[in-house]
Amino acid sequence: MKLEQAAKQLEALGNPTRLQVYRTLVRAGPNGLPVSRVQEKLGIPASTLSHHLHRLILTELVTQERQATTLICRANYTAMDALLGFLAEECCAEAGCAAASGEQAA
Amino acid sequence: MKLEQAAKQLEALGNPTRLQVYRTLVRAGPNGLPVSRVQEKLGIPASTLSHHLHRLILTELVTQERQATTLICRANYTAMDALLGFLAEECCAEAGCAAASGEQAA
DNA sequence: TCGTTATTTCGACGGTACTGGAAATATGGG
DNA sequence: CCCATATTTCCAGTACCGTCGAAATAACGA
Repeated sequence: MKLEQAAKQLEALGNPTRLQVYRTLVRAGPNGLPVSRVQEKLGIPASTLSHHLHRLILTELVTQERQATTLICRANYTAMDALLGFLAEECCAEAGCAAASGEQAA
Repeated sequence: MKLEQAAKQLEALGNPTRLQVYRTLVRAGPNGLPVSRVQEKLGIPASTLSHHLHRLILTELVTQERQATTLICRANYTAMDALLGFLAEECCAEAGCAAASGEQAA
C-alpha cells in the first residue's frame, strides 16, 4: 500500500462523524446498511451524511450497491485489513522488536 | 478507547507528512530518533517538522525525551496497538463474522 | 557569560474541511 | 405521466489545517 493512499484513508477515518459512520458499517457486517438506516442510527442530516459517505467511498473504505431506491453501504474489510497491515508493517524494521513481522530480531 | 480519541489519532496520521514522520519512528524502533535525524531523513523544514511532531505528541502517538540538547522521539507502540484494536473491535458485532472477536456468532 | 547547536514558537498566507438547508436527481408504483 | 421516497448535489459560511521563514528558547561547553 502506498503511503499517500494510507494517509487518505486515515484522514477519512479521522473525522469523528465519519468514524462513527464507518464503525456503524463495520458493526453491521457484510450485509451492510441502507443510507437511511445509518442516518437514523446517528441522527445527522442527510446531506452531511452523504458527504461523509462520499469521502469514505472515494478512499475505498466503503462500497455502495443500489437496491431499488435504497443504497446499501458496506464497510470494505479488505481495505481495512490493508490499512491495518500498513500501520503495523515494518514495525521496528531498523531495530528489531518482538512484534516485528519476521524473525529478523537481534 | 473513546471514539473521539481514536478520531484524533487517525486525523493525526491522516496527513502524508505526519504519516511519514510516524512511520520513520515506527521503523526506528524503541530507541527512537532525534528530531534532527528525522529531519534529515525526510528533508522537511524544522518548523514544519516540529509542528507535526507536536500534533503527534498531543495525540499520544509519539513521545519525546530530552537527552542534553537533542530530543529523542519515539513511537508509542501501546497507543498504536490500542488504535488498531479500536478499528478491529466489534467487527460485525451485529452480524457475526469469521474475524469477530468472541464466539457470539449467530 | 558568551557562543553554538538543537528545537520550538510566532506570524502569516492560501487552501481546504465540516456542516446543513434547499434544490435536483434517481427509482419504482399507480 | 405524476407522485412518493431515497439520496445526492449545490451553495455558503465559518473554522481550522499545512507550510515555512524568522525570531525566541533550551542546553551545554569553554
